[in-house]
Amino acid sequence: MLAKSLIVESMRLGQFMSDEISCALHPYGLSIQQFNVLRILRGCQEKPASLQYITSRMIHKTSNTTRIVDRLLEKKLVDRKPCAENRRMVEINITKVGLKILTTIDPVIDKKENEVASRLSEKELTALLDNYKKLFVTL
Amino acid sequence: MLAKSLIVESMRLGQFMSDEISCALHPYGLSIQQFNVLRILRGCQEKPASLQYITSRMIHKTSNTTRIVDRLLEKKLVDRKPCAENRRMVEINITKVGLKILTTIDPVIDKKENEVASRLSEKELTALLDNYKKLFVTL
DNA sequence: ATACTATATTTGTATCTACAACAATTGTAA
DNA sequence: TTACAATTGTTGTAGATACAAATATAGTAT
Repeated sequence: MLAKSLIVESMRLGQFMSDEISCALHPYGLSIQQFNVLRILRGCQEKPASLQYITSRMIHKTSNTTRIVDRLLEKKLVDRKPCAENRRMVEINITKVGLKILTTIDPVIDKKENEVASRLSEKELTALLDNYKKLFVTL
Repeated sequence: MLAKSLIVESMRLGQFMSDEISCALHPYGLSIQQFNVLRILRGCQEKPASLQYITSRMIHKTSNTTRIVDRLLEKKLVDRKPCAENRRMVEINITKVGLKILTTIDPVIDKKENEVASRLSEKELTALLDNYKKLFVTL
């Protein structure tokens, strides 16, 4: 039964990938979630991000973004201030220190990504990502 | 760059699969890790399992098996007793209640597995699992 | 026997996930 | 305006991950 292994093997692979990244981030004192939030913030430097915007981009939709941002604040990698137009919202920005640490980490992650992807041919990689899309369909 | 999406998409898929199972287990009050430990224990009923054996079979190798087993003990789904031959070890067995709850859950998980796998053809599924194996190579 | 090393598990701590409840603000409708 | 619902974040709690240190037992070498 191939069906029986699909879910568990997909989980194993996800965990394996997550471990690869976590390991690469370890020297920089960042968790994978903190790193993701930083990259999301870098991706929208023009306009500040709300917590809800960050959450929508995260892998774990039920993560508690408030507390992940709390830890980035302690490290002074992000800024947080109330939004003037809508006082329910907060505006979060990446700091210069935050950008700098990302710049340092970028090549490490790129290398890891290429290393992992190189285990498949271009064709296999395309087919794999294509199959991912089919599996993702939510009913 | 396809390489760049491989890691993050693999993580997303793993999370998606994990959510599917967690959701199915929710009515039974079991976490996915507790469920995994129960299934590992069912798989070796003939001889009791040590904590280290259970850990070696788990998806998250750094899980704290002691504390997951603690929770299964509270629910009386497993037994734990010191091993007479080697007093460093503990012997863990699934109880009848544990076996019964697994029997109840089995069809739910089977259904979910088939439902997810049905989104791919037999051929695609084989290719996917084959590519997983290639990616898993640890250097 | 003593010391040293390895094995097996437990305990501790910080972070995170998952889920629910709460609080504050905003929007809407009577 | 007042009441009610929706939106946005924060806080609380249980369980789990990740990593390190501590404890206890077993095996080995001198």
